[in-house]
Amino acid sequence: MSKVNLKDLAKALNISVSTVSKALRDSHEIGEETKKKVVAKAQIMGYSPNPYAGFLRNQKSKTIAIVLPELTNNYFIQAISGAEEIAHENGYHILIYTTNDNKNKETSILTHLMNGRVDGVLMSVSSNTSQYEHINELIQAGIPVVFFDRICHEIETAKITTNDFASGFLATEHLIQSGSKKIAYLSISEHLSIDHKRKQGYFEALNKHDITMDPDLIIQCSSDEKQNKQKINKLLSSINKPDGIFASVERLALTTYHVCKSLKLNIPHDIKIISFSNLRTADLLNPSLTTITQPAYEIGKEAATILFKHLSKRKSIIPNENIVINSELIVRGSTNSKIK
Amino acid sequence: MSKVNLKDLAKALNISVSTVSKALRDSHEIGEETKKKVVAKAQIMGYSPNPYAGFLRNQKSKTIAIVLPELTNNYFIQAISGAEEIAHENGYHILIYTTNDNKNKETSILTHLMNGRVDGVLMSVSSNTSQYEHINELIQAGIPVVFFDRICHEIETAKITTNDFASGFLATEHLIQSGSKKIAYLSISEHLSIDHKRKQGYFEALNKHDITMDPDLIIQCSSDEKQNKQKINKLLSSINKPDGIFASVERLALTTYHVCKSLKLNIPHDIKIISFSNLRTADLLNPSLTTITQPAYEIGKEAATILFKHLSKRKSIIPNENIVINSELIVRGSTNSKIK
DNA sequence: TTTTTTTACGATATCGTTTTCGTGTAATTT
DNA sequence: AAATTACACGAAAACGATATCGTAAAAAAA
Repeated sequence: MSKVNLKDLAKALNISVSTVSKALRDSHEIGEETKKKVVAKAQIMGYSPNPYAGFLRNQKSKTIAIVLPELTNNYFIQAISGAEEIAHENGYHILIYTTNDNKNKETSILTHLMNGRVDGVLMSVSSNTSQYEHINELIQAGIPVVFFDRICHEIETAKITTNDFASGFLATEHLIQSGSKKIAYLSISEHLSIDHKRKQGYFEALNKHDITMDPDLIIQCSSDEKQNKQKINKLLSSINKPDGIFASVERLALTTYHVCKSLKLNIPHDIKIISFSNLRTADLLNPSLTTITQPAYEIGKEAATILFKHLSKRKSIIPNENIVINSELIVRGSTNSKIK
Repeated sequence: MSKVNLKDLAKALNISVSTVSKALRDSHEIGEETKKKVVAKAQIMGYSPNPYAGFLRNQKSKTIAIVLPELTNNYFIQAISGAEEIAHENGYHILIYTTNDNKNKETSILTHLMNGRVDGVLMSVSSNTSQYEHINELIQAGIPVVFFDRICHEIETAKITTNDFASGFLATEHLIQSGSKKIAYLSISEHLSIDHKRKQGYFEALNKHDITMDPDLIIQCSSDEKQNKQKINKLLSSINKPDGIFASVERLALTTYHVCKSLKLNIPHDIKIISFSNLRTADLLNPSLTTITQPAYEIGKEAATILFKHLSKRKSIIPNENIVINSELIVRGSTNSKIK
């Protein structure tokens, strides 16, 4: 039932392997009747080409890798879904790798990808990555990389992000207009461009509204949720606690919710919260969470589209390009007491 | 920088390709000094074996596929994460495919996998799949399949599930003990074994507590969320509306929350809700959601472990085996008014 | 010394395709 | 009729790594 190859087909038809191959690829140098015969026989015998033989021959695997810090993240999952749709349309396959936000694992993964296993890579860098030699090596090995979300400015290629600065500004201004005077910023990583931009937007909004920036209100979080919880708990337990929180990522907003619950702080009365988030249940939370929601699905689609466009051109170098797809502010109960 | 192969290495070292190959694989028939030289040179020249050449030769790709109905599903994502961890440990790579709960797409994907692109498959069948010829063909083509969650009894292989019947029973009994008299069951698909078992558990609990089963309270839902919403809305708008809801999957519980919100039904006062769910924010919902939570991560790990165990034995046939990892009932506010 | 065994390596077929290059026959042109 | 062109197909060389042989030289056994 299995493993019928070109040779078997050729033998069954009493013609040569090359003719069979060409017939199946609809080559002009094969007669019409022969093609019909071959295709029919292939159908009957259940022929399916061995992909690896073709990859070896063509040096193209019709496979890309998506490299991400983690999977249990709504944003990334939606982005993968978007990329998967485009990949399927273009006949590409997707390999998934997670770095666990660990630079060593990231480096190890990229090293394994250098040998031609994939034609290209879609990636979001890990948050503790500040040197990019491993990514450059991959690109120099001829594997194009497209960044999305957690991009890497230092590398010349296509990068898909949302309008992080403007969204950070908007989020902060929304808190201010909702009555917050002391606004804390929960940073996910000082190495990440998106974090930096969101924070710059936060600074700019404070500036516009003549609020002095207080360094104690910039909380450096990490991928260690226990530590984050302690830091946020300390922040919200202090006498000078903020009355507004801008979480740079969803995870930190949820931790803040938990801390508020345990400290019996009322959201939004005691403290207002806004967060970058793609949580499907944002409107079902208690209270519902005001979010800056990224078009994650579209971002994934766009990243994949750009990659495939260049792959089809056999251009292994993707020119630098910054593509921005805007996020949306969705006001809900965590910043507005009139909304449940 | 790129594409240095065995031939290049051999030329640089003035020895034969086969010696280089054996030296790198630490064969006993190569002298120690030669090995050192080869390994050193390989390091310097940045040699990395072309994976596809090896795959072609060995007919093993060190790659598996995970085939799922959808990605935007907390259970599946956790299962993938678990499988990914095990895959990484064993040096396997993971291809991801989604069927969109569509049998045609599922068949198409499996057909593409028959040609040896992967060594094995981990899958959860789509909910409208009632014939399994496409899966059998895959297995007969020598590609072992391990099911998890949405399994397929008709096929002889390993299957990882949770204790669906007992959990369905427990969930229903919990609703009864919380005071519900009229309990509706939201079914995700009549074709799925897990749904059937959960429903049987529901029946059994009703039976034990002498509650007559009412067919109008069994709501057949699908992957069409709009229709589901209408059905649930109709159910909860009727005069004879239930005072308890058992959702077989998370998605249906969330839809019920939305409907309750729009109908201004108070949970848990007017109606209690319990659901199979792996939602990270279950305890932050309004009210927090009582769940039957599956050990999804462990289920993914177990499924991958079993698959790799058989792959390493070069046994393409996996004997029938039912592995059950128990779920946990986590009581929260949607069935208990004392919990927020 | 002769024979056997071990050691360390090289030549080569193979995995299943694709593709370049021939080549014989038929069709067309001169 | 001779020369050219088109057509339809086959032979064979890649792609890169692996594994089965075979074989020199060295070591051990006779």
